[in-house]
Amino acid sequence: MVFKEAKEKFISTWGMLGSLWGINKAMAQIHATLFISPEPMSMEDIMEELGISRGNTSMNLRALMDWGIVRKVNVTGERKEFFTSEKDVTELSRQVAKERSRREIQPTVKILKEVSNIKDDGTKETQEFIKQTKALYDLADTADTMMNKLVNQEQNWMTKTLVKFLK
Amino acid sequence: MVFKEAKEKFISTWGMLGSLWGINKAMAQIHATLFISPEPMSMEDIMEELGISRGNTSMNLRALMDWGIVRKVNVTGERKEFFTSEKDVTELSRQVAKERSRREIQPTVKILKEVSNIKDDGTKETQEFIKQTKALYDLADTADTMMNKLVNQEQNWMTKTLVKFLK
DNA sequence: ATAAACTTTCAATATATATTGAAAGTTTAG
DNA sequence: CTAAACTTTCAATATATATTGAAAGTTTAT
Repeated sequence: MVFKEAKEKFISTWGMLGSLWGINKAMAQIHATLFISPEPMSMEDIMEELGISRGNTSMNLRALMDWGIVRKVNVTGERKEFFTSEKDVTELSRQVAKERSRREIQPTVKILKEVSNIKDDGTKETQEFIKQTKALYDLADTADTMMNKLVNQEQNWMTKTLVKFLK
Repeated sequence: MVFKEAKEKFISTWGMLGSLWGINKAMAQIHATLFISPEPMSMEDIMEELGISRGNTSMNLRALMDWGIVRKVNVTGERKEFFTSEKDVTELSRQVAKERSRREIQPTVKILKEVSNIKDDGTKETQEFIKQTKALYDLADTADTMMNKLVNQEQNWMTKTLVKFLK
């Protein structure tokens, strides 16, 4: 496999993967393109590279900036805007984990807490509902807390927790 | 909030969440319904509860069984099939993690490995491509390995790893 | 101030995905 | 064997989501 082929395969794979994770195809492909580009790219560059419209590019670049994984850079002597992506995979995964927690997990946890707090009227339906939604709440809340500790660069948290656990 | 209201909220939230995770709405809602039902349910029961068609119910029940989180049960004296979901949240999350690894992460890891192995022709585009896709490969592969260890009930793995790490 | 260079917005449209429902298929009871 | 009870399949259709492109908006240079 040669560069051009590998690049196309990478970009299209990343695009497919994105849609499995609530990120649309164009957004994921723009990210992939910037991620492997040694230089910042303009909107024109990206449109041309991926064969997508100006509007689409504009909207998805903004979404990527909202996710905190793409930013504008100034290129001296150029009027147009250039874009570059977070290049460090550790930082990238931190950012993605942080945003997913904020956008999806936390709102879910909140609703699970809310619905699991209904009054027990003694029927088996209500009792099962409370039991099961409480269990989900505990799971989601624990998972979210752990993820956030890891994400917030508290590199020692896991070590500390384990020392405590092993004592 | 009362039972009926809480139940609707839970089912619709679970449905929305599902679509963010590559599971369609009906599939997630059927799962939610079974997850909180104290008794196994028939296809009729589910169709009625969620107001969806027979075909939709049939296809999504099969998908849930493929995911290993719903199974058929026999109810004595009944001809039709009844369904029940995995009730234990730990087992549920194990199963989901296992399937996501198999369906999404492993195929991605394979492609990352493949594309990052192209020959270095010395251009800066190729060099950046190799560097970045290799970094993603390492990240994805490590994450997948860790997840699978946790998932395979190797409860001691983390402890062992950490003891080694702390020595 | 204004015109060129560039970016954003959003209604229209295209594309992808989910759902229906009726026909075909399967299983079971008698 | 066969008819009733039940389940699955899949072409047609509906719904949701993404994309376009041109008009409106913004910024910059002079």
